[in-house]
Amino acid sequence: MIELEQILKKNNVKPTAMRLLVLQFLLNKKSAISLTDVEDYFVKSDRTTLYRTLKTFVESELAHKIDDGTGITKYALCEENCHCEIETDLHLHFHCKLCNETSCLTDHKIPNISLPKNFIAEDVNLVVKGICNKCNSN
Amino acid sequence: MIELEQILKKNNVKPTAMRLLVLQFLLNKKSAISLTDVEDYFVKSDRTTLYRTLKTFVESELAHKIDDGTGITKYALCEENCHCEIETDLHLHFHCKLCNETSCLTDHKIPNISLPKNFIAEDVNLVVKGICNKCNSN
DNA sequence: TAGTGTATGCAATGGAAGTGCATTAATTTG
DNA sequence: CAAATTAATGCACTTCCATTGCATACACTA
Repeated sequence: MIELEQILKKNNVKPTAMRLLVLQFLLNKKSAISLTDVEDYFVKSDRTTLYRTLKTFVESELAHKIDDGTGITKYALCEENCHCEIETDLHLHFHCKLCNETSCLTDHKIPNISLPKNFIAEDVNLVVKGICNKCNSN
Repeated sequence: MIELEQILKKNNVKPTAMRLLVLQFLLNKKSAISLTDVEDYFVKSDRTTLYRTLKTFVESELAHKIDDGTGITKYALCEENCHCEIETDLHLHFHCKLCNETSCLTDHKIPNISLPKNFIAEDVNLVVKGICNKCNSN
């Protein structure tokens, strides 16, 4: 529990009850989660609060936003010391068409991308869709 | 004009007036366009018809859908003989934060991606965000 | 020409993201 | 410690886009 507080404080986020709970929830999830996922879990809480909690996490580089192409924004905790830098931190995301889960393949960093002259890259999003290992083995 | 018809017929799409016009519009655009873009251009036409026209184009592999992370679906014509295959056809998309335009970098195919064991890739989406060459030179 | 299938237009729905404002909690300051 | 300021939460509401249902119009075929 105290660890959770440390994580928040380290990123300059005040450890409110709600934030601790959401952080815990995120930590327990292996795959990326949507606002609705969080909402369904914390039935008593207000959607807006959860929305803003996630937003806060993203802004303080505790979590990152994932656009997996489903149209529903997903969130996942960043790795330790992540600053969402293109070269070092960004990894690819995998969306499984069967189980509908989106996961971070943190070991698979975004390959180096060469752009045409005068283009400046500030952010890269790489999503692979298909069938994940779990669904494939069934 | 006749060429437009040929394009449609080649992909088994009946060349209605609306479709010819939308196809023309797409041909003239260098960057990807949204449904709203088309709607704004063809003021007299109904949004649904345009929506379905684009949908038809995508289904018949005449155009591809682009999720550039803005939350607004974009469309762009496929290249000649494109079948949206991962290895050969998929290219990266660039979204400029300044001019807000999304463009196909068709010369930049998606780099080969190695996935963990038992993962099957069926589709890949690679979007780079930043500043495009036009905006960068101003 | 009648009939069938496809395309179009209108209306309405649904889902998600986001905002404004009032209320409550927490923190700072006199 | 109390007052005052700031931040977090909860509720209501708005906006925007994607999508669907159904009725009408058009086009092609027998």
